[in-house]
Amino acid sequence: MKEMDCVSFCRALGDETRQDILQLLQTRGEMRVNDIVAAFGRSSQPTISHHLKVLKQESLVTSRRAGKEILYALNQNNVEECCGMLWAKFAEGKAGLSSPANRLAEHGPNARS
Amino acid sequence: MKEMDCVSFCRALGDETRQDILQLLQTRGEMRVNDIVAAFGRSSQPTISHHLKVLKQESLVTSRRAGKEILYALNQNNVEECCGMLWAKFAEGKAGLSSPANRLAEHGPNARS
DNA sequence: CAATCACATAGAGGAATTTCAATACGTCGA
DNA sequence: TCGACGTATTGAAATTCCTCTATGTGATTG
Repeated sequence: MKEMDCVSFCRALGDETRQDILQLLQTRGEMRVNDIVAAFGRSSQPTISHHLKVLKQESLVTSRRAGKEILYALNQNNVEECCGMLWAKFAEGKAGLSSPANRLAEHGPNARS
Repeated sequence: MKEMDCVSFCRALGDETRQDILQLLQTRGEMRVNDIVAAFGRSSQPTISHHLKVLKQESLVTSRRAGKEILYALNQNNVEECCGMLWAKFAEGKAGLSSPANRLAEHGPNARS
């Protein structure tokens, strides 16, 4: 399961196409490479394949062979763990002012806008 | 307050020196540029200045003039908001399996290891 | 005002990244 | 086994990024 590194995680997310791939896999579930390519239309198959490789190196996606095809899926657990790592690194500075849970409520994902 | 973009936020964090600067500012609070340079020892002053510019463009740090010096500080609110944005984008996929709050408890910042 | 201090900006070299066309590899069906 | 299909890899061009030295800018001091 690859050692986790905030920097390389962010680097992997620092590309629009890769973020779009992750989001696509999140909403559609397991997908074939060609279907991902088709869903974008803007990038060649080798380009998508390269991005998938980067994402896989960070364990953000998984892949399995199914006959001729290879199916990619979001590695939800690891994605969430990495996001949590980021949060832990940069958002738990002023402990005592508010608990992490409180800060999540204030600025986090389920904050009431 | 700059429009927020997951990709450029991650790109800003996709560099070790920049992550180190943020962490330094988090633990030490407001700092002069030269003190940041000194704290690293490994990077030139213009290099640090460049990274600070990148971080400021993403509103991850603030700066104010104090005489000859310029003081940089972590923009805690925005950092947390961006982390929350990331979480919201990639960690709230399978709604229904567990609530966002539950997933935070399972994999999030304050998860028991 | 001149010198100095603290920092920003300009410019350049080199490394890394993104992307594509071409090609190689692995699998299945005939 | 041969051809076709789906995907990975290679190699190269274009762009972006990181870092440095050199220099510019703004503020203080003498």
